[in-house]
Amino acid sequence: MINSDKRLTDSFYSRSDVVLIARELLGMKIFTVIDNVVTAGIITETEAYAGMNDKACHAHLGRFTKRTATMYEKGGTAYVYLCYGIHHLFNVVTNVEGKGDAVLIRAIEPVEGMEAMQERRAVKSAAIKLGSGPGKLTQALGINRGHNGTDLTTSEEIWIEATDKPLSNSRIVSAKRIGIDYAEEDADLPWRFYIGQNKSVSKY
DNA sequence: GGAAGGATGCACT
DNA sequence: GTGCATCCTTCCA
Repeated sequence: MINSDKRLTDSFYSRSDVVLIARELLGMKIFTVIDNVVTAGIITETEAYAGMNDKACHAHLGRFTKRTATMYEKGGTAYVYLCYGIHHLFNVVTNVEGKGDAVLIRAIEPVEGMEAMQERRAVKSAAIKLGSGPGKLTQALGINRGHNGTDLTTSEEIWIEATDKPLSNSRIVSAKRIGIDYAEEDADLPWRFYIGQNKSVSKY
């Protein structure tokens, strides 16, 4: 296992406050090892989805389908799903089994394996921002639907490490979530968090 | 077997 | 800043 002493464990993911976890994930490093290539990025933007009490959440009102089943796993499980038939979105399940809470990773700042990321992105225009968007970061990191259900506390392919340099609260900005207008009043909850003045956040 | 939807990204003006 | 293509998965009949 790589750098296991810094890897986040059950005691981090299993807490009940998904909003707090979303906030704390900012500044931490997400690692992937895909095809023996190590890539890593600092998490710069997250959103909290609070299970069944949250209209924006796939699991709200206890909706349980094949697609959302992973959200009900225990904290620390990866929930990867396909949006618009094209984009993979990467979530971290939080809380205990059966709750349906999750944190969406919306953006990262690449720190390792830049070449590999660039290759994977292979976008025609000058896409310097490799991870500034939920669909982009999964592609850059090589995450795909096959990683759905991965246990981030034990996997050798994907995991998250605590950061050396904790962020000061003043750099953390909270805002409304994105792209969930259908969620009515819950769309206004300030459950999106990002690192202020960081260029690797999504376009907003 | 068919229809609908979907937590976006990109190209273009 | 704005408009729209997009296409696979999921759900239901």
